[in-house]
Amino acid sequence: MTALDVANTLGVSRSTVNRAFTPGAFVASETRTRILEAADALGYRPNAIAQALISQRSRIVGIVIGGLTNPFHAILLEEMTERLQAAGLIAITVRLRPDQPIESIIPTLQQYQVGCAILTSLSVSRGMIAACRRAGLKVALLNRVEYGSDAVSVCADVEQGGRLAALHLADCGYRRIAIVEGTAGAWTNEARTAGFRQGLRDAGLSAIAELPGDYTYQAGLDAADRLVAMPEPPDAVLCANDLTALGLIDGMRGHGRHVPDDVGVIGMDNIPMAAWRGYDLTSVHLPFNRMLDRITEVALAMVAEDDIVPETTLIACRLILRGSTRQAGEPR
Amino acid sequence: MTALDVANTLGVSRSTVNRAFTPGAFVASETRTRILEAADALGYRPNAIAQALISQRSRIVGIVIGGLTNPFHAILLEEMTERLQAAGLIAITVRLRPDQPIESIIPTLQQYQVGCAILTSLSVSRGMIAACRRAGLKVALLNRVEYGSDAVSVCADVEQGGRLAALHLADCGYRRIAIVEGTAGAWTNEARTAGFRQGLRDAGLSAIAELPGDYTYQAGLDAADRLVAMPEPPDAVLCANDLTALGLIDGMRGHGRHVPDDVGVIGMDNIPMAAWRGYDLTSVHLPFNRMLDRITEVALAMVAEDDIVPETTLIACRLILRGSTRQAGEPR
DNA sequence: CTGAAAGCGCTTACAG
DNA sequence: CTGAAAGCGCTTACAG
Repeated sequence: MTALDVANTLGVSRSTVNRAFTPGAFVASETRTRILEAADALGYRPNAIAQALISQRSRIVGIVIGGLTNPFHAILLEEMTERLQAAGLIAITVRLRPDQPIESIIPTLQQYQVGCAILTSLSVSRGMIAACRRAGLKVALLNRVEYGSDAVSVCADVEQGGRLAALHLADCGYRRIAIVEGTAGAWTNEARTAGFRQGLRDAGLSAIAELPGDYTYQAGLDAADRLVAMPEPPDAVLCANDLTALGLIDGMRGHGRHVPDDVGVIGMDNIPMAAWRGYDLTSVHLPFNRMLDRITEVALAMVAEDDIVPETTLIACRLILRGSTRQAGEPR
Repeated sequence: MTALDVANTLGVSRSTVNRAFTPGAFVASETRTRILEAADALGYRPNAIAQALISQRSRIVGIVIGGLTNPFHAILLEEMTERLQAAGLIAITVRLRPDQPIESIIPTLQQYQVGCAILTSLSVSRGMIAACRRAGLKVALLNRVEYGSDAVSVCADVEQGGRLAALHLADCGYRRIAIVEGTAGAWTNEARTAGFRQGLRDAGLSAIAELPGDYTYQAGLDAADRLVAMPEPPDAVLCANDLTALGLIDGMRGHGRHVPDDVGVIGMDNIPMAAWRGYDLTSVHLPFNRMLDRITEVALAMVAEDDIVPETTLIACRLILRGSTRQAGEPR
């Protein structure tokens, strides 16, 4: 079923059929209605593949996925897919494993002529943007900033969120505060921990320990072991994300520590599990909807225009108070 | 950068360039090497969009996503994307919300000429396959069977898995066993609960209660409230999936019940959270890798051939023993 | 083994 | 407002 079939059925030219499907094209509105109705009856839909080929403008957006084990990324992907779809774009997904070089997926992205590639935080390492640019791919970063690479970037302001978290612990009366980091080298981790440190400084404190991690549940479990082994263990812990915070809680409980009395815990991302009754984790909520609005605008602009002004959008986070921290203002 | 550019650079015809990229085509192997090298140097990649248009064979597979809040689906999607990619296919994702009719996404699938649409268990309701067929879409079902619809289907044998779970509870000495169901009307739920019932029957038992649910954590929490309110509460519970089992555990603990002594709990899907220390949930592991192998084969066949033999593949599950159930053979 | 020609289903000028 | 023509970058016969 092609435009020509519809044209023949109605005795008009295929040009006219095409115009009926092109918003703003000059067609008699009566003709348009007739065509649209006939097309609908015949089950005709313009072939997006042919449109992409001839117009040299792809409405295909490549989403580089990775780390969907983290519910935060999974939910973000699901919502993003829907937003892009609503904006008339289509998402192709390409998986990039943690240690896989981006060069290995660039050919795929090129072959499908993606109008824009969206890289999400995990498994995006420095230099990837340069590699994409060399390959002629336009890229947008979601939840990641690459300094000095004049890329378009949409992020939650996790540094501000981190500050919020640290200040809250201080408000609750916690004084011996430790930090468990996320994946070393990742922008989000640097921003999150920088926020933690700044917040502690603002409160006249500093971290009594900073442990490495990788954003996993296991990292939290391991951190708990190390923290309780300290001569003077912390009375609160700032975790780079929720998954790690949940592991830390389980680890602390395994050592007989009570949350939030013996130790307060804050995570980041506000994944559904943070609200689970067994954890009730105080967390930093990332501005999901705003991020999605913006990344959709960005994708739309990228597929439509060739010259994109590099721009970084940082959207504020907010703290979600739950039971893994004492009430603010409570005496120690 | 097109095949013609490469051809001109080397002084051959574009036909020859094309042959170099077509496995099994007749080209002097020396010519082929020369072309491939030049193409590489020039950064040429065959345009998949043009290939799809001319060959009338799309290598695009539409994955209908939904319910990525459930880690099981998120991880499955991530792995599936990679497998399809390795098989030379590409995945476009289209979101279908729980109560959205499939008709609303069929046009998108058609416009991108998907060679095959993969529908996953959640948000797939009866009649969807017929709707796809009317629209000329070839569909494969993942983790779902639609009786009487001669569709191709790849599933974990969750009925067998359910039986395993029920038999295990009996082996552990539990006698008053309840069932918490998943989403009513979904094939997976019917199969899972049918397996539970069969297993109980095989052990000479029957469920003392069957509560409705929807595969969420909240459903488990709610079920716990109702179960402890029974005059004689169950000593074990079979949950249609892990998310619900985890909610049930938290709910039971909230009521002061100890797992597994006061109440044994088994889930299904074996999501990462099941192994978390705070839960340590005995669960039924679905055969991830086998399912992915098979669905990839199916997708490959569907994009290549027009006549597909309807076939259902059921792959056995296995039980993962953890701490939410007593040891088998223990006295009551 | 290599090349020239037709054509996939559209969009984009260009005529009328 | 409508139609005819060219062409996107390929694949698929068909010649040589």
